[in-house]
Amino acid sequence: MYEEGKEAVRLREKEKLVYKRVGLMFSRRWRFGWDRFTEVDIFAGHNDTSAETLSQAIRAAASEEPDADGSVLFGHLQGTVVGLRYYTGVVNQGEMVGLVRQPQNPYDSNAVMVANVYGCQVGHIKKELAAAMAHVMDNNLAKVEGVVHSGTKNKFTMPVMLSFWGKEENKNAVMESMARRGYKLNTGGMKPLGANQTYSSQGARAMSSKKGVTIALTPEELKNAFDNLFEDLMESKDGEKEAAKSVSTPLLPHQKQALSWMCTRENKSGLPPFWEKRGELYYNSLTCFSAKEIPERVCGGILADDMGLGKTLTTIALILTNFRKGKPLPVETCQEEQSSFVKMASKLKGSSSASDGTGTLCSERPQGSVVCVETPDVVEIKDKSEKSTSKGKTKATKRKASKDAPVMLEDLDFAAALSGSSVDSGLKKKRVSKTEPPTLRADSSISKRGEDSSARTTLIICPLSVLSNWLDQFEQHVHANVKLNVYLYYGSDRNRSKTFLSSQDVVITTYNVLSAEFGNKSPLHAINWLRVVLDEGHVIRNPNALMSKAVLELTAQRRWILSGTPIQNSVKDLWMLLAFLRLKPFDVREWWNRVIQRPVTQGDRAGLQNLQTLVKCITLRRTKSSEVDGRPLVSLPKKTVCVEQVELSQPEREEYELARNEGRNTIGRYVAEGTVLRNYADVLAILMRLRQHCCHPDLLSKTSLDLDAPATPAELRQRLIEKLRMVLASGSDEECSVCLDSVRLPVITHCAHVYCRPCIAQVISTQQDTARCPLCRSEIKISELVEFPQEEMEEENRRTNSENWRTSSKVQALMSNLLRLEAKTAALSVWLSLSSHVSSQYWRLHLESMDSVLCVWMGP
DNA sequence: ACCGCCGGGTGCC
DNA sequence: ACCGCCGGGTGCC
Repeated sequence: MYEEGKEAVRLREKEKLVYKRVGLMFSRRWRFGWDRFTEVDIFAGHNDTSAETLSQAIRAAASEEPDADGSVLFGHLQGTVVGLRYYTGVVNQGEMVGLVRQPQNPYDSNAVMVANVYGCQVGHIKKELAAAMAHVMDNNLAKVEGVVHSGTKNKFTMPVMLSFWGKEENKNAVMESMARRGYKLNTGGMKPLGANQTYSSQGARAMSSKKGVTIALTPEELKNAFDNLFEDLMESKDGEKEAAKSVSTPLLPHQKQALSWMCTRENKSGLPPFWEKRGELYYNSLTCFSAKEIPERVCGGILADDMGLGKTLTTIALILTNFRKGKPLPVETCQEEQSSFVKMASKLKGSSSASDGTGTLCSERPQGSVVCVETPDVVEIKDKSEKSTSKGKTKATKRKASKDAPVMLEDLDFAAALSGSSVDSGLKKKRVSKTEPPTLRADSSISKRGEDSSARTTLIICPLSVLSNWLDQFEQHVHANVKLNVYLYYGSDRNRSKTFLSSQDVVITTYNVLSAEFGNKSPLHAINWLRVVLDEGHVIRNPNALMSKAVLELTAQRRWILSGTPIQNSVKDLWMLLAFLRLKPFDVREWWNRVIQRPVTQGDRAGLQNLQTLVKCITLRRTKSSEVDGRPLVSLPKKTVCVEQVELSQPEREEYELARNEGRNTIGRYVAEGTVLRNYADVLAILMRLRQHCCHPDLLSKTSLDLDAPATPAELRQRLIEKLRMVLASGSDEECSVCLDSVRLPVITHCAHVYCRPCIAQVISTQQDTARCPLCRSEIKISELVEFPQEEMEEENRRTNSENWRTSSKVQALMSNLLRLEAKTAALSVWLSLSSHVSSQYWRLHLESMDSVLCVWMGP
């Protein structure tokens, strides 16, 4: 690669030096990606790996920086990039460059590195200027961005137009600091030379950012634009695709469309948004970056359909239909040992607590909401239906296999509940194997394990609350005689073997498990997944959360985000999604901020247009009111509302009257004081309590409603305990906002937010002296966390034990109606069996037809 | 870099 | 000459 001779040796020595310095820098400052930064990479010159590592490092650095929101432009400065000859990074006319401080540079601790969009180093800022910039950058007074307008072909140095952005209050400090070192920022209206016409040009935007060339959107328009960002995508995406035969549920037309779209997104080789081919090069029209290699395309996207449209089913269909090269997952070519539906799954929290957690449920009658049965050996549950719709060959193989395995017939109701179907669906045969399943399939490409072509597994990550739903849906929508290896990666005895996991068809886990594994020899991060699916993907919108980092570090060929609400608050939420999808170059925060977020928040039309284009390319969204070819997407049966008057029983009536008098007195007091309006929230609370009384008296505690401010610490404590009890009992808010799992060891903060004790303790210890509540930013202390008192806990348990459980008139009326309906409609029975899995601790019924939302704590 | 800078060689014209 | 001048070596931070 290099010529022989003195010059070559000298260059090589220099490069080694550079490598050592860069290495030093990375090893000290950045944790991620270091392992891939090897000597080989840097000597490979244009090698992708070094660039990617740099890119990751820049990304890591950028993510530590505060958001670009609210930044104002301080001014411009013409600077010089030097040392071009030592680096491989090249830039185009008008291209954006990144400026990264290198405090560890042994030659100059003020060094400022210049890198292009892909993170390839272009050069350094000349040292005198770097010294001035270092002060500003290190003290976070300003963020400096650069655009190269000319001299891109230069051998040694090139000019760069720098712009300084930061908080208004830092402006003077920055101007003075730069002036002290002899640099005067240009705040005038002179348009820099060579500025691009698009918004992407730093110079052009800088000039027009306040009020100038572009007509900014009004806040109102901006808000509408956000609201419509996803709504405008509903134009029909062409084509329908039939699901593979292994999918037992027929897809609705809109689901076939979604499947078709998803397959296309996974298989097509087109260029990502804003990339175009220019001669031999690929060119990004927003950043002006170009590359020889075809830009890595995004295999995947965001499925943002409204809830209820079948995102889960469509995803299951995708897994079975689009394996490699557009072919279905090879499930029908059975070999002996792997016939039948193999499923390793066990132990959601509820089941383990209900049955003391051992994995040997097969020998006893299952209790609680056990989703699946695990045995140390092998169990078979009989097929739903003896009449096989699949080929005889499959059936025969399957039979043969089942001879070898111990067979166990399970409780009929239980089996039916598992499948989500009604009782009369018959016996189920299930085969669960604890041994490593054979890895070789009929598909020959699997032989080269470790290469891309060997990836076979889809990893599904979801919140705990929908975990069981995925298992149910797999069982429900996949033909019973199809062998599909679905492994639930959850619970303390989960199989962490890489070989085992990567031989599955599907691995399901939770965000919580994923973060827990992250940085801890995580097998999930060591596997090259065929596909990673983030269910309820909007939960990863905070890029600082460990969970988000864990998700970003997964290796996969295809990536999907399922979410009914992809944007929760602002454009900011989108970044995490794009970063997960690896939509270059926006997966690096800086480019996202520069090209999309800041322009959009400043009301720039072109920026918004770019954002819309971006989102449109990767998202499919339909709502229930969407239409396909003039027909509604889904046709639901008409809703019928039946009002049934239910008489309270005598004891219920007495309790109700008690509460009513109490409430009336309180409100009467407010009226007398003339403070009703000021206390209207309390009035509503009283009314709510009365409605709860009507549903079930146990929804309320025996303690009376005391609306005055707590006078003593003891009173505050009692109040908090009461609130904690309400939260736990209501079932509406049992998730811990830190881990997103069901709350374990619940504690309540003085600001009345409920978390798992370990979770919030962790938060407090990392924030040290001034810890703040993740939900409301109030100051919190370990010593002020309030637990549910043990005796009350026992009291609660006693109250909800089956012997002590009391019903209520309304619950009785509801139950009799439900049972009556269940006999009539299969759909309802499905719903019932699903909701029994919704939560391990509480059975929640949300029925609009009742006076208010009725939350019944029924216990296990 | 068709520069600037450094430092060694050199020294009337 | 403790200078000037010349020309080769050299060159990011």
